[in-house]
Amino acid sequence: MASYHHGNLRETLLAQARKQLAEDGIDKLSLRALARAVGVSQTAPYRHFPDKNALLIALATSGFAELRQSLKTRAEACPDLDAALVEVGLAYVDFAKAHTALYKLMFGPALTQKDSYPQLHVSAESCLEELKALIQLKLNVPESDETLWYITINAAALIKGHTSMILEGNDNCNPATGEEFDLARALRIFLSMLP
Amino acid sequence: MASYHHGNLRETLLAQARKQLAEDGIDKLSLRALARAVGVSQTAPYRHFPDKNALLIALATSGFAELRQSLKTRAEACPDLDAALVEVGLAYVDFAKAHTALYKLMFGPALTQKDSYPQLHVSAESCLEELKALIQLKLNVPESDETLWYITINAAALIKGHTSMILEGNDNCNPATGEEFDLARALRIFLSMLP
DNA sequence: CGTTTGATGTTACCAACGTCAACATTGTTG
DNA sequence: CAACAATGTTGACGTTGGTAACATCAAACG
Repeated sequence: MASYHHGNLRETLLAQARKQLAEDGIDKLSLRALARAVGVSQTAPYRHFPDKNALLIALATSGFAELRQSLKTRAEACPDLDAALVEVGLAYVDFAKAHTALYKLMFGPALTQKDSYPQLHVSAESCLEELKALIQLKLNVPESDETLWYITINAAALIKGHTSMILEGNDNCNPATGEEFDLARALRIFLSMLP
Repeated sequence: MASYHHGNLRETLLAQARKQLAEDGIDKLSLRALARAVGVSQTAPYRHFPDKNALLIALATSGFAELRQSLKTRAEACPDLDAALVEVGLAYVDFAKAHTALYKLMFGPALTQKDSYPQLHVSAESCLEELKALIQLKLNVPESDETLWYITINAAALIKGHTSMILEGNDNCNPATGEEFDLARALRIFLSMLP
């Protein structure tokens, strides 16, 4: 007994989008396919999102929130600061591997006019803040310290770079053992250099 | 006096594609628009590329060749090894900033079935080889050395990570001075840690 | 309790795109 | 010169993002 009004189409669409994103990649993620899967007319999504990009933005924003939450909880489960810092890097990579399509959406060029969505920027930045907070504790400096941001950026770059190479399948494996290279090891060396 | 046959449509298409990619971004890069700009029918490109993806692959492949060439020449102009290694990082970032859309095409999800184009993989890998060769000279180890590849991967990750953050406009600027963070500085520190 | 109104969903439609099949034109080669 | 392969054109199909006009419902208000 389908009622004319869906009830919470917006959330349903986002959930289905996540599903299709994970299953079939971003190419197959069309508003029409989404509407079809949810059992609603082709143009119904436009009552909840001004255009496709807005839907993707919402998806990415929630992705950043999830990422931040994952970084936070995994860092908090660590016995000490150094372990937490390493763990943040591993959690980041794990997120990218577990939700590859979403990760690429979050950082890739599928989103346009990001500047028009300040909430997206805030969500993204909050992930960096998570890392920055840990490094601040490690360095024991005020938040305005000049090198704090610099070190944060470099740590983030190292993590993001490794993530990129892993996702690109860029032979980031030990040619001898075939194992994926140890980001944890690199991060520990990075930490050992901090004052 | 337009002759029926274009002559070298393939090259013209690629050149025009580069142009439109730089000017209007990848969204506006359609086969039809390309054909229109070149003054040829909509389906003419299919005589030279089996599908759009193949055109993009060719574009990306030439992009990797250019990138490699740039890394090489700029490194060779350096007085010593350390300077060359830093320069490679800067050249990489410069390429990404100068040809942003192309760079995103090369590494982004616009390309599909990369595995079906071994030439693309070779081109991409040759860029890494450029970096690896320098690091090998620096370390003075045989090419099969276990840590050589590890260090190369980490250097590449650092460079790629910085590039990502720059392209994302990720506040990778000194909050005090407003200047972009110094990748060169990070690379010099990286180098100072090598044995 | 009936009406009005705003939110939500539907139908019909448009332009653009990637792609294919069938056909036209050309340069080359036997 | 004739046959052929390469190249370019025409026309069409199905899909997509998006708009406009209309339909339906629920809640606010008299």
